[in-house]
Amino acid sequence: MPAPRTARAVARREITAAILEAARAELAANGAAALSLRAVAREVGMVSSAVYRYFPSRDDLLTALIVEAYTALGEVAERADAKAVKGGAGPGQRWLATARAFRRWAKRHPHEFALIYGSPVPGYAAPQETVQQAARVVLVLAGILRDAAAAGTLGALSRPLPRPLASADLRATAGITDDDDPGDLPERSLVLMTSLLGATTAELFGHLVGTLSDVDAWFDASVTWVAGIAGLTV
Amino acid sequence: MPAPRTARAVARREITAAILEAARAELAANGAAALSLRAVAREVGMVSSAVYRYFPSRDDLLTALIVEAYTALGEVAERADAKAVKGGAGPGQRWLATARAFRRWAKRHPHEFALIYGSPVPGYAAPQETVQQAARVVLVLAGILRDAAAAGTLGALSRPLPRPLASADLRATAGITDDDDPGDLPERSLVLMTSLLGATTAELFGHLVGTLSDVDAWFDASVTWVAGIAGLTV
DNA sequence: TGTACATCAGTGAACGCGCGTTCACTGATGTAC
DNA sequence: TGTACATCAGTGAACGCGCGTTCACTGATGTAC
Repeated sequence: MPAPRTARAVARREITAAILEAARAELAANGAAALSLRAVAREVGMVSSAVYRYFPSRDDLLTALIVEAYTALGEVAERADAKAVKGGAGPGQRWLATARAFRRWAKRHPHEFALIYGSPVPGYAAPQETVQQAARVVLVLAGILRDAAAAGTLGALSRPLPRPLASADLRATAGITDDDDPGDLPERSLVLMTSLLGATTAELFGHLVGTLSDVDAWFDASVTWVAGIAGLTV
Repeated sequence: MPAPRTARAVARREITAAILEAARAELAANGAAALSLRAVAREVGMVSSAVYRYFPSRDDLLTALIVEAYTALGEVAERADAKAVKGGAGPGQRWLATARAFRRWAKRHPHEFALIYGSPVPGYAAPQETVQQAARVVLVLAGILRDAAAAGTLGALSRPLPRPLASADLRATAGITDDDDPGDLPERSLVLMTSLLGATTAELFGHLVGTLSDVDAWFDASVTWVAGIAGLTV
């Protein structure tokens, strides 16, 4: 993003940011369903039609928020893993740290989480733009498994895969080569990802209400158990 | 439900059923967000205000659909498990059969699935009425684990729980007694449940698009791996 | 069996609301000469 | 440095839409005597 020179460009950047911030606030307060262009415009203090100078439609505004949410969560996961690595943690501890950070972010941003991992918004098709950011969390998990494999500490599966199931696309994106792959790293990454998603979704969407006396401890236990199926030792 | 005697009572039953069916169709076609009393009334062929003779508000109609969805899914899970039992399947196979049935139902009823396991509807609080039906699936899973424990085939956990985390409520509902419980059956049941939920959610909400060449096979592998962490052998 | 009254189902109009989006406009900012 | 024109941001009014819910009403069904 080149530094804006003219007054107009400066204003455009600032107002775009103000609109996004208002939208973020609206989303955090009332959820995606209640997010309307008019409400955002009201909060920014401009007339609703003026927003169209910045976002061509409500869907584009929504897309921007989705990308923001994926980006924020991706960064959180990457930072948590990097910090664990810096602290000398092994793959199992890295997975635990990443999973905890994922959950923490989700609990702090429930509406953002629901926006990206909840029910698809009807009539809304995620543009390619979001896919790249959406992949970041699972790439962190794949990286952990890759490192474990490279270090030779990755356990065998209770039952091996009959054949590779991941698309070439995923293997390439995850940077998995024949060298460090026992043949099922992408599949293991996805199991970690979906288990993490399931535990977090269940908690946030209210499916654990009344079932557990200590959700924190259960989450940790769950993540630890799940580590085992991917061959990680916590 | 006593047999209706008067013409009025007969009509009331039939029309209530017709409204629910129209609502179900509307939900299946366009999702919960698009489900409006007026649309339902239109489909049934009556004026919108007439629906108020049957459901006091839109939320009550929504609640009825939620209960229906939980009930349908609960029945599907129970039937799948019962059928596996009848076929002489052990706990591991019963879990696999139940998980597959869960996924199949979800894929056939994506909007119903999203209604109960997707983003919470803002401003809507699930009444007690739904809770009982909602518990059925996890109770099936708990039952499988209970039988495995009773048969002595339940494996030990890679890492035991530090202390029980389930509420007394859950233990009681799941019919788990000190006899057949190694001390962590409810917690294991919830891990099965959330993993299953995560895999299904990820697939249905589009988070696996482009990552797998064969989602069916991956789901089976995932479920099989997850079985191991709960101590089941598939 | 017949009559008088009470209950209920469905109608049609209306209320007030908020939404996304368009459009002609005014005035400020930027640019080319 | 100054002028003439082009670009852009924001305004305010309007369009058409669908929503949940209320209300007074008509006519049919049910019930008590």
